[in-house]
Amino acid sequence: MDNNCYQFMTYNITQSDFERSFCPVACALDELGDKWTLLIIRDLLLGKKRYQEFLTSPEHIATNILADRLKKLESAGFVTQQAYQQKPLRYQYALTQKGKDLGPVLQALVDWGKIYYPNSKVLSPTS
Amino acid sequence: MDNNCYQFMTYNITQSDFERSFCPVACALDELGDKWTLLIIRDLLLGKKRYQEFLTSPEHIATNILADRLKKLESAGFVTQQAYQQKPLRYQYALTQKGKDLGPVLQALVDWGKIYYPNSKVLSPTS
DNA sequence: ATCCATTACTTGCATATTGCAAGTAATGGA
DNA sequence: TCCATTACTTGCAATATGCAAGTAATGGAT
Repeated sequence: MDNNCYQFMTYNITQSDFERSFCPVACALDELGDKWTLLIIRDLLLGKKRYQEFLTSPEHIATNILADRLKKLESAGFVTQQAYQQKPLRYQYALTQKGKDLGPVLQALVDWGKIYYPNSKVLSPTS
Repeated sequence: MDNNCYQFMTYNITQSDFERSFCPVACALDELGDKWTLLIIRDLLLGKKRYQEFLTSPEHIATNILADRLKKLESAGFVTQQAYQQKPLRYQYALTQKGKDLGPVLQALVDWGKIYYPNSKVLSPTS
């Protein structure tokens, strides 16, 4: 990454900067490709912010997986942590622009899912 | 599933018919939520049909994973197998309508990825 | 006829990820 | 003092992944 040749605002990219390939689909799946991450993004898009709120979603994510994913989502720049109280220090989570911009992807998936899982129901902010 | 009460063209659904929840996003991720499945769909949308063609994609999927995913994609109704020769019997794969209809989802993901992985490159049918 | 290549997988095994349950730290309220 | 709440962490068994090698059925070249 830092190979001592100044190129302001850019740098030489190598294959290793991308996990598997330069394809945007592969890049996206390196960060989002599992059973849980996009469900957390869905919840955030629906307005959920706190740990307990994510736990109450109908898929019942395990607490260790939730903690792991929130950490990874933060370090990948999809969410930010913000303290909502001191004593005890407590954080809530919010989507960055990168995270918010997944809205159309989720919407396309929902549009597709409503056709192929006709008995599925789109979640509202309260479910 | 079959509980002896006739309801032509429909049946009583229960939570267990859906892996984790009734949400179309969760239903979709139950079938597509991993690092490889959508890359195979991408390849099929680009026109790839045969085992060796999938193996030459730049992400270098392992052969056992590819065999497993093709099997799962077939049993989930995303692809069909069709013999392209006898002696030895050899199959190629094609997307069903369910699979083809993921095109807009992939496109939304690519549109997003081109913004957030600006050095990524969209694959052409030959790459 | 023998050898090598190709295609489409399967198998074995070490490592990584997941799911489930339980535990922890720091508080607030009855 | 005791119980509840919030946001996690830890332990561990089960499952999935990655890598290398092996297999079966053929075709083509020497």
